[in-house]
Amino acid sequence: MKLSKEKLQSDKLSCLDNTEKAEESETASSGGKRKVVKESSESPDSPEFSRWLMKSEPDSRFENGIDVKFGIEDLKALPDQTGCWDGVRNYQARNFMRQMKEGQSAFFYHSNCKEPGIAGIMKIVKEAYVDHTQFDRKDVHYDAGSKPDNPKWSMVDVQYQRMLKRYLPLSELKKYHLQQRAKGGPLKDMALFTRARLSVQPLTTEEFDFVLSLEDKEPL
DNA sequence: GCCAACGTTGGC
DNA sequence: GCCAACGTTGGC
Repeated sequence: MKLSKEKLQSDKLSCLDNTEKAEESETASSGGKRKVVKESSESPDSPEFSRWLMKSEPDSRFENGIDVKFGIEDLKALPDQTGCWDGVRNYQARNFMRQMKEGQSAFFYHSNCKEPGIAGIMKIVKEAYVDHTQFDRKDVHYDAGSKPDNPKWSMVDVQYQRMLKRYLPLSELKKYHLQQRAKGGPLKDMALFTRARLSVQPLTTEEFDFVLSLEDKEPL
């Protein structure tokens, strides 16, 4: 996953988005089937999430000669501390992004680094629209199978809010998760552990608030 | 529509 | 660098 600065300008052009297209969604994870369904994201009674966790890599890593590094400091450094979350190429992650509403909060999670964990908080400032990198042959996340008249991939814009008072390592969150999986507690079903490889995940408000409360506690 | 092979993610 | 977990692909 990566965000990038160059993308911001083109955002303005894409205001006449594809609200219609964003309404259709391929089925989440059903093994390659690409069914196109008329939307209501999932099942009509699927829980509505309002908090999120989004993963990105803070360290340099080269994919096809391109550095995919994008940590919270990189987001903070962008104009208006705002960037687009492009490059998501997983249907479940994409569908969660399509459920995001302006103003909602998301944790910025640092993955694939020395100490993975939650670094800070950001806010959704623009709801899902076409991820233009899917059409860019030069881009790491170019998708030859996606056509401009029926784009497959979406992204949202996010704005930096703040760092957590202290970095919350995955290892610590995991201790709480294991503890609470046994005895009960807000993190017992946290997607970070039950859906380990998903790069955009929903959190219940209970999960979100509990994680947030940890920044005022001593490391476990 | 099943499922084995394959590829990727990402913690360790 | 290894490899487990798991999503995706494609043959049947």
